[in-house]
Amino acid sequence: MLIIKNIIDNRDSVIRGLLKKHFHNAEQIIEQIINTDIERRNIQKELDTNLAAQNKIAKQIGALMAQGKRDEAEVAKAQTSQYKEHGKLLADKLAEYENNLKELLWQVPNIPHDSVPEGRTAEDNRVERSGGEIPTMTEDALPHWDLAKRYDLIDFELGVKITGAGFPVYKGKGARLQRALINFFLDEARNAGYLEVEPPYLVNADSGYGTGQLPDKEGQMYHVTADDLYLIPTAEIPVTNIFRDVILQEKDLPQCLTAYSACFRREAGSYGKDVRGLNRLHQFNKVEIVRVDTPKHSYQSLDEMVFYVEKLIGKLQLPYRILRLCGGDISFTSSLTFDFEVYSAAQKRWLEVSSVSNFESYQANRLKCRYKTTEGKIELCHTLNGSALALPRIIAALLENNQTPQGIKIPKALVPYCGFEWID
RNA sequence: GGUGAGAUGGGUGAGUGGCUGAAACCAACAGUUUGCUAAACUGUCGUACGGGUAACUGUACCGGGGGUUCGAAUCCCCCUCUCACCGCCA
Repeated sequence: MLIIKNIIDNRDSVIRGLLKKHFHNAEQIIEQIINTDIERRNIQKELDTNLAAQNKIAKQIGALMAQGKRDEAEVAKAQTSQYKEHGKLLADKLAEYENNLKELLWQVPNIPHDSVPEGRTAEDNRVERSGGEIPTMTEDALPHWDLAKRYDLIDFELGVKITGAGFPVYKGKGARLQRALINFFLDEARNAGYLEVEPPYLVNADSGYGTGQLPDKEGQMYHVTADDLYLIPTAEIPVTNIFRDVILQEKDLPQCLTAYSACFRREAGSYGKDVRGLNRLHQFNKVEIVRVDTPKHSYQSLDEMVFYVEKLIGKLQLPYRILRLCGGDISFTSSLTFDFEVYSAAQKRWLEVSSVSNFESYQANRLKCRYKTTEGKIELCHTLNGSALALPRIIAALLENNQTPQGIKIPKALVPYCGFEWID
């Protein structure tokens, strides 16, 4: 969430930022937050004074008792009841205002970075740059779901029997390709300086709030009600929450982590060609990269992550483009996001395979992820993450773009990981 | 799942009602000494929210929540977690 002090100090630019994100009633809710905070401070002042008085009397009683002046102590005791009653009232009121403030702050999304383009929908995202070559396909080029069937790589119907739609079963070279990609991505990340971690796939509510999936996207996560845990929709949650309630040293930043995980998404409300084949699944594999950095350095970190993902896609020889998301399309918690799309030649459409974001201090403020500067001051960190990469759409594009009459050609970089050059 | 023991600052760990926001030690940081390293010595060393230009100062926090009391790390209740043993088990 936003830092209350920043809202007060930069009221107008905050409102402008929220409007760019198409957040309704921006001015109204910011007013409400500022007023609630003023009230909160007044109540706290009054309560602190009240408690200080109580503490003083309690100390006097202790001293009197020690001197054996019981009668005087009794007189002092009688004084306290008025303070206590009023104090209780104030404490309740303070808790109420703090709660109100917290709930208001939770509703407010992150402020977009200045470089985020104006716009409402995905149409308004700006293409930063693109790379790779879009292959020319023959008319009979098959979409990946047909290729998966022809070469017996993925069984969608079997997944339906075992679980339901969106839970495919990978088989043979399909399964091996998947495992190869995971290892390839993890090795690449490690070579780029990311520490590999293997996180839990279920997280508690605190973690969900920490990174902002709760309460905003509650309906998108599978909730294990018996134990009140959530299946992770991305490794971002467990990995970023490593830094919840942590104070790092400035010299230890940036922290760079990578993790493979299965990801689970309910995807309620999706339908049509978007969900065909591997395009949108309830369970899929992803390798994530996460960074925690200083505010001063976080945008350089973001650039490094974008550059890293770009190189990674390049090694797979897939045509791609990088989008700078517009105000209306950027996520609730993000300040600046670059989406990566690869071109899937038989479907003739761009598929999102990565999203790289700087959350600035928005997550860190919820997480209480801070660092001690070399001068000894404590500041909020900036958190960043990106997919590197999400597997299913990569597989879709690999299958479609590399199909030949002889079979599907595996890109060079992957051959050592797969152990085969062709799917035929 | 059962039984028992625990949960205190970066770490170890003292503390059973007022002198404890918290001993001591270790680590860390700064300094003195030193040809260098080491050692020794001195000092600093939790977080949050308030007030104050500042020096400074108020309040809260000893796993979480509630209670008793003028006063709680300390007593009571509930919860969570950790450890040990048993049971079950990849």
